[in-house]
Amino acid sequence: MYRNKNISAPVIKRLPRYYRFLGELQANGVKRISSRELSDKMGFTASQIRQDLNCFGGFGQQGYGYPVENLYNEIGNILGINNTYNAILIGAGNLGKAVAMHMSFEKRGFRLIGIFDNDPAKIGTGIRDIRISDLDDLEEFCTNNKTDAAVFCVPKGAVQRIADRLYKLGIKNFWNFSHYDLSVHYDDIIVENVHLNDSLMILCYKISEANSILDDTTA
Amino acid sequence: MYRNKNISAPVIKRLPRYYRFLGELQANGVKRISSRELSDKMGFTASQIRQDLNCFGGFGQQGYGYPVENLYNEIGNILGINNTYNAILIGAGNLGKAVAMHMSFEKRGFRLIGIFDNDPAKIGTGIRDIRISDLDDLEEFCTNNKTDAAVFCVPKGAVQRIADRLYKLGIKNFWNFSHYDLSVHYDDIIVENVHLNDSLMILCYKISEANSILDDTTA
DNA sequence: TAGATTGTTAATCGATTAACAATC
DNA sequence: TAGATTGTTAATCGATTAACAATC
Repeated sequence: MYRNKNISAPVIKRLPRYYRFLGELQANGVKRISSRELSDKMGFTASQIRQDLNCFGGFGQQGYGYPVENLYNEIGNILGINNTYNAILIGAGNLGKAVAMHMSFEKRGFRLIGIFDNDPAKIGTGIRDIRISDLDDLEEFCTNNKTDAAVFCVPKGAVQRIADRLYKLGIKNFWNFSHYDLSVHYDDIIVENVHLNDSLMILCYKISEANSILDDTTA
Repeated sequence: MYRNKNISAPVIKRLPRYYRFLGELQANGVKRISSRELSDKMGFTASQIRQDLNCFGGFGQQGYGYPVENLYNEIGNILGINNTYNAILIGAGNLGKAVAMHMSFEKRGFRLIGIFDNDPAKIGTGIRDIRISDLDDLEEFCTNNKTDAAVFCVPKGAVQRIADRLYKLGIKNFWNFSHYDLSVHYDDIIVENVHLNDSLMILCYKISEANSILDDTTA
């Protein structure tokens, strides 16, 4: 119903933020909120909030505002968090472990059903209640277990070969923590990247920029 | 020299990607590259690449292209990765541990000089060669050790109080992995957010959207 | 020189903001 | 009803793309 228009990327990126703030409001017992109030809390303009929400239909009511619970649930539906996409994690190193332990996949439309590594010391051990399997068993596992998405927590050099294997298995949705640019190599896949190195460098830039502005002032 | 113009956020976000690709080219012994070739590799338009690079001055040469090594180094300088900003990590849970173990802070303009947690079982143990300190000793540590930035790997509820303490200590640069919106609460701070939950939800949206388009086709 | 490719201006495209009529 | 606030159109702003003169 609300998917008929093509929603632009900037709007989509803001949706989780709306979801987060509305969830908080609901937890605090707030029943309704105006775009103006939400603007104050979130730092988006009221106009943008109204535009954004209207991409998906008229959730609000003139003179009243938006019903918090309803809007919260609707945005959850739009994001698709009521799905249960089966995901596997590739790489049980520090980062992979942290992702497996730390993320509530179930609250975000996913279920983690398998973890793979090629380190014999890790294979057979478990994270949470999930056994770490041999990467060699990837094909067998994915054939026997419907697998919708893969999470990449392996070094850059290992990605391409594994991605090829997954692609052959028909798995084309990726949450990519590696620094390998999947989308450059396949064009009918869905990728969401988490480039931690890039993020840290951007912080470095921002700090350096702020300092250099200060330097200019004193010069 | 190259900081006199105000560089727009979209350009800054692309810089680490340029840096990554140019580093690879250099590693492969490539000496020069045209915006056209870079466009093919990176997926940006050649026009955009020329515009971006020109924000910082004329690195290229007509009829020749861009010298890879020089451009790589220059973008590194622009990003500020030759700095050594002292960073502390707040929170030594799964995510904090992974960030401490996994990230090459030194290659990105930072040095990790301290880790803090309030869990007695963790205090005194170490990650890499860094001792985990009691969160209570934060003020003492930061007074004795110049601290430029803090990495937040603690649950949402714990952030505000710690952020206040850091702010009082004059620490206003944050790499924020928590779901607490720092920038809403302080306006003279620098924050780079890594919202993993948001990222996972966006992947969920993309998958759901792709599926619903398929559904529409069959309907 | 001729060919190639940048630097840079102009044109287009898209996203954000402003304004206001519709309406609860 | 009057006040408030949405839904939505129009205006502005900014980013991307196209084009081409400058120049190596």
